[in-house]
Amino acid sequence: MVTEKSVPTRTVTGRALAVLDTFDVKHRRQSLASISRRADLPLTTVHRLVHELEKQNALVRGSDGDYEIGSKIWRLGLLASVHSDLREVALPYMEDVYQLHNDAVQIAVLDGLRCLIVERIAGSRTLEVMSKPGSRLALHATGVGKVLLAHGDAELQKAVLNSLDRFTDQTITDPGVLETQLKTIKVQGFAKTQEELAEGAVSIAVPLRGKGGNVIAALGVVAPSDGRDLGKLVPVMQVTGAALSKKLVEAGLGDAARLQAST
Amino acid sequence: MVTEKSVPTRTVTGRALAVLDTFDVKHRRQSLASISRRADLPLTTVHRLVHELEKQNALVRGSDGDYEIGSKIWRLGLLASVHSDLREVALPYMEDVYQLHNDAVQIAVLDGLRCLIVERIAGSRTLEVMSKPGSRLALHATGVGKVLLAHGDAELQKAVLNSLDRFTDQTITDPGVLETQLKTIKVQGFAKTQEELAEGAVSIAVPLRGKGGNVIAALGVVAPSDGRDLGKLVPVMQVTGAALSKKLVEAGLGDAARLQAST
DNA sequence: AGGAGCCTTCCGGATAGTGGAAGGATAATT
DNA sequence: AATTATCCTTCCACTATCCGGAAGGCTCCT
Repeated sequence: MVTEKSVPTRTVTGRALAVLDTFDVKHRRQSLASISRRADLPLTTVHRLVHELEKQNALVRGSDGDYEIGSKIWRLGLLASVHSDLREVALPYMEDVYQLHNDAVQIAVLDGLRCLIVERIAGSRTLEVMSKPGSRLALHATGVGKVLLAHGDAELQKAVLNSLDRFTDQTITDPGVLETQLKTIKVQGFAKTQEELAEGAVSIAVPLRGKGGNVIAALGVVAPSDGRDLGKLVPVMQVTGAALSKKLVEAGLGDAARLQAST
Repeated sequence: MVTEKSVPTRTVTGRALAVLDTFDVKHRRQSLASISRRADLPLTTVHRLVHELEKQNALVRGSDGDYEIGSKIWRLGLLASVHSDLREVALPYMEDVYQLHNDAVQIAVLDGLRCLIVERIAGSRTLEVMSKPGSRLALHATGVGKVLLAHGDAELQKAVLNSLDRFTDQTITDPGVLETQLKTIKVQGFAKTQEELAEGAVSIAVPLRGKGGNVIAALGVVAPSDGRDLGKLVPVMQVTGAALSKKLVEAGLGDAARLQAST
């Protein structure tokens, strides 16, 4: 099933995860009351859950009373495939691309109706702060997102095409336009965006394939739109993408299921 | 309370975390049955929990049926203080130390009765594979561990002193000897080990202090015991440690509670 | 002093979790 | 081909565990 909002879970585990889910990059530390509001759960319930989580070190409480993600979650996170397989294999290749023009390089996987930035390399003069590792960006307005979407299944495409948020005046919000673009992307083997997520940023992205040729991730560059023709980078990106894909298969990382998130 | 083994939790949240806790670097992917055995929970119970966790993307199931930590946990983990504060601030300093002699450099925090390796830099010719980020090593046999222990509270010291595992024939297993060593460490401001965790490895470590001078982490070098005198590094380490400590306070990371794990 | 936030503890009620038993699906033995 | 050994899944009646309103105690405002 492809749903964005998680239905108000009736299970304890679900509630506990809902509590954790209230934490994001804009809410790294929160008060009990804040968690309660954001998770839409009664204060008392959150109180109980949070304490349990704290006892197990899934959350930590700072001396000011605010809560934060704890070391247990961090430790566990390092074991995820996105981190220890994909990230580690891909980093050297990303470095190579970065060396070319010092453009920001990023790698992303599908995560529900978003694309999840797994890693990125960026110089000091980098424009967008949006794409940190762990960020989840819109599929239809990013290069890596379009690649993933183009190779996604019909159900996913349908879900995304029906809710095309606008970010800039270049953002594609017409389902028809996007759909034909996706077809082209699939045939040509790369995607590009032109200031569709943020003013002044353009990007190129190519697919990364796992076992059996399934697209499991996407590799992209993001550069300032200063007139330079990013199109020249397409061949490089495609070669790099292919080489990296090969390496990923060798590393036994052909399994899209481990990287993606179909919730 | 300072306990190592978690009591067989009676709460659902506890059980769910117990399931997650069966994953470690040696068990990154597991079958349902394996989880059940390692968590010491009935298969049926695990089955239910695991499915719930999978639905929320805390776990992923590969096409071979094995489970693995999912992207949600990874994403949340990046928000932890150990990662986004400590690690990020410390890395440049660690680089500096590494440049000196290409010795492995590591940074660690207290985690229960162990020290948790937060980050390390290591060259290709590095000896020990034991200390990856996320590893938890013994407090009494590592440089960083001794520093943390020396500055730990009485309760912690007592608990550790009562169970000194042996790793090599140099490992200190006599509580009395260790105790006096800890006092010295606290006074002199650095710790060293000589093949106490692994043959052929020596180390030096210094404390990192947060707000109010509390020791919140430790910075260490590990080198092969090839006759070179690591002692010469002590002043450098102390200066680096002090500079980094200052930076940590500036970065608003004075709060030991957020980094440590007092379970 | 009063108000508005927070966080915490308490407790009876019932919901959601429990785990044994049984069935099915492979894969490795004989 | 039959047997044994794994593993995974579904079912269901019981009750342990979670639920969340209410009440009280903080602290920081105005």
